[in-house]
Amino acid sequence: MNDVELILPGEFGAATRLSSKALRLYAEQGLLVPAAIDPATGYRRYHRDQIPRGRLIARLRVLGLPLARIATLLEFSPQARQAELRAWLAAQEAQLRRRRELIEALDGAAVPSTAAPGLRLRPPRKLLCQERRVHIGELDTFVTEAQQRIRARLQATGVPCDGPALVHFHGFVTHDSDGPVEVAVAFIGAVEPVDDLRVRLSPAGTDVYLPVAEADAGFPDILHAYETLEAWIDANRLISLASPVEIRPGTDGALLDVTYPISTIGGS
Amino acid sequence: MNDVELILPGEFGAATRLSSKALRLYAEQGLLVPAAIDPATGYRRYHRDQIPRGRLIARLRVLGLPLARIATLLEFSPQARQAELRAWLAAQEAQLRRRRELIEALDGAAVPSTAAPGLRLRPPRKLLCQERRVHIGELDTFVTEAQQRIRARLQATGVPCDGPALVHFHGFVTHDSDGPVEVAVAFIGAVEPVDDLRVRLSPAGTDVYLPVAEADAGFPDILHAYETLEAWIDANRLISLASPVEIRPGTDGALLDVTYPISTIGGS
DNA sequence: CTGGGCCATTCCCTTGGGGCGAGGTCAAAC
DNA sequence: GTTTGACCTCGCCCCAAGGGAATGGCCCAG
Repeated sequence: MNDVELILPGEFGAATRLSSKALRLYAEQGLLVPAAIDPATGYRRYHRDQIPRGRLIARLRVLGLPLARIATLLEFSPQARQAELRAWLAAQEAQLRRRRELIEALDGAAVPSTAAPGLRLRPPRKLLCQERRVHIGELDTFVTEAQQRIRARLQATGVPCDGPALVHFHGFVTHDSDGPVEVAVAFIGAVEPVDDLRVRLSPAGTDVYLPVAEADAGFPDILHAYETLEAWIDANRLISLASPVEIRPGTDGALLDVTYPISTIGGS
Repeated sequence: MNDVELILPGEFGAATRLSSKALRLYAEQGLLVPAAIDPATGYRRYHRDQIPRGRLIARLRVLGLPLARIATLLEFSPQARQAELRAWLAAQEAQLRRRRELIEALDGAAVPSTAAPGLRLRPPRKLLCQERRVHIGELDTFVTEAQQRIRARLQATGVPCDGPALVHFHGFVTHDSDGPVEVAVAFIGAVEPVDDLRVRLSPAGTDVYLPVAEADAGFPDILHAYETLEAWIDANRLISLASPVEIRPGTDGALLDVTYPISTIGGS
């Protein structure tokens, strides 16, 4: 009576609320392998005992989990699985909070920007830098530690190391996307690169800068500063040449200046 | 100096944080059409004034909005746009709440099911039915109104119409997926179908049923009842032949019975 | 005049299936 | 024995929102 226990995809799908197309996919991915496949006809037959597994997969799919994640979750005990799902849910909630912040910061019309952007010349400099891709959670510690390493290296070389720290955001750093971030300190003299500290030149140019007080420097408030700066650049028909740099400390006692290098030839 | 104002995708992308691939896509979709396209080379040139629009698109994409939605949002005023986004965010939050409920209901081990499932015979009947795809928000009103229409029709035909109402869930009805739902009342005699009310036969068979008290009949608590019933069917090695039916009122004063038609031949 | 940096087009890849068409299987009905 | 209808298979094309690679054109500077 072995055959009695084996059912076709239609019936199995009715019991698990999975389409036969989905079942085929799960079979290919190894998520839910039919108990038997007729070698002559290719008919897939599922064992009745596989129904709970199929049903669980269907529930997890309803949650929006990708199949790869489901595959690992299926190996867990029910308790561990639920714990994982709760953690995943917490991450989803965090993402939603970030989205709310981004929406509120979207058309920052009522932003009392404490200071107006200004233009200033940037001299050519040599920088000692460290670059890494970081998520926003690691950003603060990375900036702090990289700065310490850089200043220590400068000090060890006998070069003054009291200049401001430059944090160069080559890519977007948000909660869900890491970006290459470069921490640098300008110096005068000769320093050999070591380990992951490298030396590069920063050409002369013009920067737009906006001081940001400590109260406005957190995430996502800092986005208002970027928005103000970008709007100002646009309004003055300037071109931002590269990604922004945060300079710590900023002017006039500000915690930092947000700056963009701009082109002075295109705007005239 | 017209050319000075027109920039290539690389520079435009640097200003808006959009890849040139994304820019091409948006141009095709009409979201962000270049100010000029060189007919000889195909080079796309953007006007500097398009940067704010591009930047807005980038921000909305970060939120995860589909391009079609962004296209409509772009037509709105900033205030209306933000209002739309807040509404969208509220919907996201509601979805997350539903997910939390589904996760908590996932391995419902500690469910104090008030009653145990039972088996009963279902006689062959004629049903007057109305079927429609509904989302869960419309479910209650649809069931109420369809029941009223059906009973009114039966009464108009001079046929007793005091039998229980059957709510047949052909597909899953959750917050995010509508499903075909059929409301039916059994009758004896002859009734002509009218409008969207149709007559069909329900064959005899065996049902598994589980009475659900009013306190457990809400969403998502009702899922526990389904889970209990499905687990019981599995444990007894039965086959559920079709989708579940809720019968109102249920047995022993319950608000409703959740029932599944099952096969009596496969399980023996 | 040549190299390097942009730019264009085209094709294939991703996730999780839905939809369609051609054709094979199976069981019951005629 | 045959036909019918339900079910099954496989295979191809489709969705969003691009990423990546290959190939070839454009343009500027040395």
